[in-house]
Amino acid sequence: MVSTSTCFAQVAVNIPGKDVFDYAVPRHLQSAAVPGVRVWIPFGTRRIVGLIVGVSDRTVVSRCRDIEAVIDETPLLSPALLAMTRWIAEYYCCSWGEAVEAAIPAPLKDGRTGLRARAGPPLPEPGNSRTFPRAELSLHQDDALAVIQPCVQQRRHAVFLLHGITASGKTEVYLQAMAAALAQGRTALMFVPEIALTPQTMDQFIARFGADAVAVIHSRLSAGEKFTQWQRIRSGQARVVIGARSAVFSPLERLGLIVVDEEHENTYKQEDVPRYHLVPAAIRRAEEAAAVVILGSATPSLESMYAARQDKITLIELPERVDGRELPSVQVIDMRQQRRVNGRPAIFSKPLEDAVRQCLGRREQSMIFLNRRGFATFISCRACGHVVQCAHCSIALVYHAASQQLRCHHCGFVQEKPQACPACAGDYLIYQGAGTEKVESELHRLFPEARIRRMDSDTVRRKNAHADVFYAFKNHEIDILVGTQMLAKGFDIPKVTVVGVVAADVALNLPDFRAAERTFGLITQVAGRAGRGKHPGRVLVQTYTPEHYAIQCAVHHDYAGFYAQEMAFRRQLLLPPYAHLAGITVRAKQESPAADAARSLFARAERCAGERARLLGPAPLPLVKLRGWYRWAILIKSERPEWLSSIVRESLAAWKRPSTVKISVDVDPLTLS
DNA sequence: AGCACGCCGACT
DNA sequence: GTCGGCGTGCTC
Repeated sequence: MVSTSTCFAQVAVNIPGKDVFDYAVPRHLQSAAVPGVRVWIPFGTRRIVGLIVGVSDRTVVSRCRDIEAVIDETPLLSPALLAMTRWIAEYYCCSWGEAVEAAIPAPLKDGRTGLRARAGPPLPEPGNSRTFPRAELSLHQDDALAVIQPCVQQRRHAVFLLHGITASGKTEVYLQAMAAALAQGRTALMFVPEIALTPQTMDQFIARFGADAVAVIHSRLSAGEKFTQWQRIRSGQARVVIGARSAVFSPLERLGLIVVDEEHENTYKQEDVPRYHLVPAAIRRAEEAAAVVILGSATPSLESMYAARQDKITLIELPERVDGRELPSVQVIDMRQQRRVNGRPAIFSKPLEDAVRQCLGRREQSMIFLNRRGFATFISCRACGHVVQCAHCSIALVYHAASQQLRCHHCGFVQEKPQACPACAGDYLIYQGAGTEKVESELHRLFPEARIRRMDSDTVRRKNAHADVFYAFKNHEIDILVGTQMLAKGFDIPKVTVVGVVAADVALNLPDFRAAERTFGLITQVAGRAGRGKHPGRVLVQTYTPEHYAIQCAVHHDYAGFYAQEMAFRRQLLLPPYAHLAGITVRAKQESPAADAARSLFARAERCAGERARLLGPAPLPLVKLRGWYRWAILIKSERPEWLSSIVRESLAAWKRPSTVKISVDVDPLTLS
């Protein structure tokens, strides 16, 4: 077809590899075809939806096809959000289209042209500002706001790291900083690691700003709910957005403040493409809008604290709990010294059992943590030692007593409980390694009169299950709550005076350079659940490695000590935050093609890197087989993060990928597995 | 990522 | 003979 148009559009398409494709814009679409709108385009033999990211009067492509139709009346993505998706694509090594895909509101995906948004009423001008009530402030909270609020008021971009111990009143600082932004006629964005897990956060924000002003964005909303929230934001009605990671793309105008609560949390890194981290993305968005960023945590990530020590961001400390409450006393229990039952260590040490019993006697509540679901974490044969493994992954299956099934926690594979050893047909199978189900049954045995509930991802599948358990616990309809780390987030319950950590070293023994950081954070977070009311809290941490600095520093509430020791370790191995990493994973259905491809790509990448980076590997990942794929990894380390993506791109461009092999890239990975 | 094209085994 | 398995390569 001969095009009569003189105008071309660059269209981002959700395919890996290539960034944008040029299309001719027919004359009748020229006024509608602006950056940020979706379009129907012919693509090969298909007809797909793309997003216009730029327009031009020229192209280098010899035979452009025509855009067929423009879907949106107004751009879905503002120029600022488009720029952010481009930055994500470049930094995190994906195509622009893949980054755009993440930014388009889910209910508008796939060209559902029936859904259209109209521009809403304008935001109130600064003069119309409301004032909000101000839960009086501690001296430290006052100091924090004295630094933050002027920046908000003067619309001056700044990034603050709010390092506040648990129950130090970080949320009140967020609320008042937000009130200052709203008073300027500006809007605010608040991130929580998993909003569905924090019913309290919503309550607090709605109580302060009113239900009309607050919108929520998270993955458990239905498509209709998401669309309603998105429209409320876009129309300007909702001026405070509370959301999970993806809310970084929400269409707020006049952004004045971004808060990232629990900034150290892993959930802020997206696991699949585009593999972006919220914190750098949020900072980028704030820079562009001249907004203020508050990164809040009781256990800041080493990256953020290092940035603060380098004076790249401003550190603010809240070193005391509000109302003069004490931090809970933490006791380490060396499980090597504890009683054994039938030759195996007991799940509960005597001190933990006693503490829970006394707590019940005082009509107070306790929380018991174990970061492993299921009943038994592996099953082995007493005769031959065989461990029952997943058919698709190189890992042991976990026995779940409720369903009487063996399950793989990585791929979801399920099989019935075997009657005999699959290897030698021996009929004596030993169920080993306790999970939350086992802990729950042990609690029932020890405290038959107590009201006990378990909360982990197995029991909170149902939509409101998490909130139901939360409020039941808050109303003291439950005496002992046992569960995984999901209990560590957002539980602020005054009657909780005893917290037990069943096995503190579970996370510590993972083959991962962040294992110590995670363990320190988890113990600190979990311990912070105790003693938030009038009565002092008591925390008992069971471990086989009581001398480890991650545990010792957590027990002594010593963030600075942990930071110093962990940073020494990172410096020695040139690991983040001293260097940036990019991981390339090579996977194949058979192991040798994966290994061979990893070796040849490694050689290529080494030549590309030159002096710019150091390479590690190639090596099989600790869980070498996952979901039926064998996985080998290459790690690139560089002090200059911008070099990583160029090295990766150059290496992949200059390398012939065998067809049976798949490649994925993770820049600034949180784990190496 | 789709989707079509293309070249080798078990069926009407 | 051909239906269909998944390897290979392209999409402005």
